[in-house]
Amino acid sequence: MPTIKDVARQANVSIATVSYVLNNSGPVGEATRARVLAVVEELGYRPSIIARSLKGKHTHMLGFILSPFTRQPQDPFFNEFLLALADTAAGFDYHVAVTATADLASERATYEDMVKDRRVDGFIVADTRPDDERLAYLVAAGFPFVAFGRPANELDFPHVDVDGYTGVKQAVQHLIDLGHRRIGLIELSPALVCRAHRRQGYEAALQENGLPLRPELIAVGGLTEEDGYRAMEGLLDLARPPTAVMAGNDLMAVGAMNAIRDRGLTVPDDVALIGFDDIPLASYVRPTLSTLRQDFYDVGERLVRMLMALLHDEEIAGTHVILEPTLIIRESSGGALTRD
Amino acid sequence: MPTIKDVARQANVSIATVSYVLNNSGPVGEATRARVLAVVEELGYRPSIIARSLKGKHTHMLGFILSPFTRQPQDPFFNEFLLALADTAAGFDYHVAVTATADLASERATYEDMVKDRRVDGFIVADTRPDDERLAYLVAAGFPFVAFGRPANELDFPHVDVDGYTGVKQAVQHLIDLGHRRIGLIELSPALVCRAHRRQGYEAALQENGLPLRPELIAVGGLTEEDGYRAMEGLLDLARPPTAVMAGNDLMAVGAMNAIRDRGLTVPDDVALIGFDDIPLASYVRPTLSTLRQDFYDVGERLVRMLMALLHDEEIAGTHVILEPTLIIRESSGGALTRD
DNA sequence: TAGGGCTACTTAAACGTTTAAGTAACCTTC
DNA sequence: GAAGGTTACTTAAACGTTTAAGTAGCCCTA
Repeated sequence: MPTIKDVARQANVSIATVSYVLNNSGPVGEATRARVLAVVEELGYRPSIIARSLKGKHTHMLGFILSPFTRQPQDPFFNEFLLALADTAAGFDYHVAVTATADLASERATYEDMVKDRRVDGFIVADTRPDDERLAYLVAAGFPFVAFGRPANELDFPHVDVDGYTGVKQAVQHLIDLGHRRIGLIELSPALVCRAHRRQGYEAALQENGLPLRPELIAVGGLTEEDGYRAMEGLLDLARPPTAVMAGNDLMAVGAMNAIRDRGLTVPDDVALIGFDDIPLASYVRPTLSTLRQDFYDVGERLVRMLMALLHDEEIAGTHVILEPTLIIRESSGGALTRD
Repeated sequence: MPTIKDVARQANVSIATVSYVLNNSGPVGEATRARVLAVVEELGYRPSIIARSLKGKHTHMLGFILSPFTRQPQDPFFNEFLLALADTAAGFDYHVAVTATADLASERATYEDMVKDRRVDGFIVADTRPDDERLAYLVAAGFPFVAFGRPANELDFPHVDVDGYTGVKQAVQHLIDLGHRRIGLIELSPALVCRAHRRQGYEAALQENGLPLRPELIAVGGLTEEDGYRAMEGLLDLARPPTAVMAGNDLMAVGAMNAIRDRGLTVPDDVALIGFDDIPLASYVRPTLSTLRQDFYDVGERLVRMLMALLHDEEIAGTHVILEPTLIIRESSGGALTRD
């Protein structure tokens, strides 16, 4: 591998001149510039990013740490999102370093390691949580990062989030418009900030339509298909089960769908169902799943652009971006009429 | 951020001594060692991996490049595999740099960039292909890498693969044992080396049971649910459609399942179905999908260990590892009896 | 024609490590 | 009691860049 010295020698200039040519950072005569460029081409010279990093204090790496939540292998969120990160970062000549953490306890330490080792220039953090140690640490350390999800407390940082409140409200309104009066909710894990917004959307829709809030119709869920299955079983065990259910995400909606079917009931005739995310599975499953689409790719792309602006001290056009999900009506919500 | 100089000054030794203490690479007295360690602790000093890389010529980074195949966002392979890479690498104090390539044409260039920029110490390459340009380049460049998938030609490199031949043969045998005589095959994309092995397994099972190979029962598939849907429609259009179908992967099997259902037929009564991969979806779908389980996590872990050995010039225990998939019998293959 | 202000360079220090080579002190050993 | 060996260090070069500071030549201006 040729170094800048090889280029300098062959072009009969100093290494400084080569550097100036390559970075357009100093006055260089036309003839010299051409000669240097020719030698660079001839030798196939590439500056070492490592040496460059040592001087420049940046690594051209972005960090993404898989949390025990994000690491749910069956959660396809991660697929599209990571793809967006890698794609967008590549456009800025950045790369994404992915790390995994085994458990919640070691998570904060992993961030600290990456920061102290200066392995990355900034982080993308997914799934903000109430009392989020990672976020608290990064803010305290003054380390650049952007997040998918809003802060839960007084912390402030650039983020992109999807509006779960409006989304769920709209979906529940749709169910009400179809005639449903007993509408259940399978909640997301309480460890996620977005759970609260979705819950509020559910409550708002009921209230605006003068429907009572029945606590027994709200099931603690989680994240996975199994969580949804279990939660739905609980709802079906009620003396008067709901005729429609809003699930915290698609995976749980599919779990709920299986629970309903395994009881000999059908979707949407006995219970209508709406999910959240629009993962590919939503359209593979039969009946196809009505859901709220979150564009994970879009979120990832925006986050990287935001982080790039942050790192290069550029003006950021909006550091608190809220995207609207879109309601996708498929078969599982049905066209049922007045009930209750 | 304190540097080695700060530690040296505070401990009243030279920077070399500090380095020797930290790397256990030189003779240091007990008292001095203790004093240095104390200062390191006190200052919270961490060696800069960048400076270390500049000297040592390695980055402690492993590269994983998403190809246009791997980047199919609906392909959940990538989830678990990447998780395994990140997890295992972390255990060796390595990180995984993920990059995306937009199209096949720029793919080789992306590898070349990473190599020439010395961004990573080695690669993990997924989904080997016939006439694989990436592999040809890496072999020619003498750059360390391991692959998920076997070579298609005379190239030789360390790899882990799942035995598609034995797997498919076993699955087709299972269908034959259930009484099926007209068994279809929906093939994987021809751009994948593993397609050929699976095809051979299919043919071997038929031959061993004295069944004729009917070319019309072999459908060109692809990778996605849509590919499977279309291929199955073609098979159902035949004058005498198959009573059972082996699909190249689970995603296509689900597509086939939907095509069957959309014709008013049922799985497994009209057509029995077996997939390949055992993605989470396989057990969410109804009827649940019989399939061949590939343990992507295991593959990823083995690959990283192999690559670590390669990078550290250690003895590698087997560079050509073939793992057996396990046949998972669920509902979609049914218990049908003699047919045809 | 001396001085100032360009332009087009070069020199050398710096970034934070590792490590080969050097050195001083002490301990053996014959 | 001098040669040789060990131990515990230090010095300084090197890795491949960037960049502040220096310099030499030239043109312009008064």
